[in-house]
Amino acid sequence: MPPPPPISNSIRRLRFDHDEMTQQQLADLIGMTRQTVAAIEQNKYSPSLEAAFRIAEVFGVEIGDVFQWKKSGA
Amino acid sequence: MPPPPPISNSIRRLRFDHDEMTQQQLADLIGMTRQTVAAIEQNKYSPSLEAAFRIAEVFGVEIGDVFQWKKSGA
DNA sequence: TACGCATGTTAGAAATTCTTGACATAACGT
DNA sequence: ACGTTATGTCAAGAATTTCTAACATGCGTA
Repeated sequence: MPPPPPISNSIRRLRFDHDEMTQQQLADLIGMTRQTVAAIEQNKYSPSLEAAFRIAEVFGVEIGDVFQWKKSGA
Repeated sequence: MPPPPPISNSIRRLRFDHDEMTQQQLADLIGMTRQTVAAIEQNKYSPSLEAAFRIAEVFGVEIGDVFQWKKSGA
């Protein structure tokens, strides 16, 4: 199991705000599997940049509105 | 060799605009190797979301200002 | 109860990103 | 000519993301 990435996300809320879109529906829209959407949503790992672009597009927002990055250093 | 990703970037220009920062300097700032920076800059592959966040932060811009995504569909 | 649906979770394999280490070229200054 | 710096490139492998294929829970409802 890899350590959780230092990136959190707002996918669950965004799905909810978009007519309670299911993980499956989101997965279909971005060409991913339901399991991968679930894993990303729960921060098991962070998506590829391409996947991040597609997700942001589905919700009509910027990548920064979907994913929040906690910068580590000082 | 994987197919080139549908994402282009402005890293070269951003480096130039930031006092002609070298690939090595950028690599050091984001904790990557020079070869990886070169490969990303030339669109050999697109970076991870985490790497994209770090690169954007170095230049003080949004991810969308560094990477441009050509959406495929209709 | 039984069914369907949304979600969580796992294991293994496949695909992609990233590193290390090396060698090559061009440009520059001495 | 020589050394240094910046960049391009390659191969092999490590690390990470994604897929497939299951099985499990809880919820709503007929």
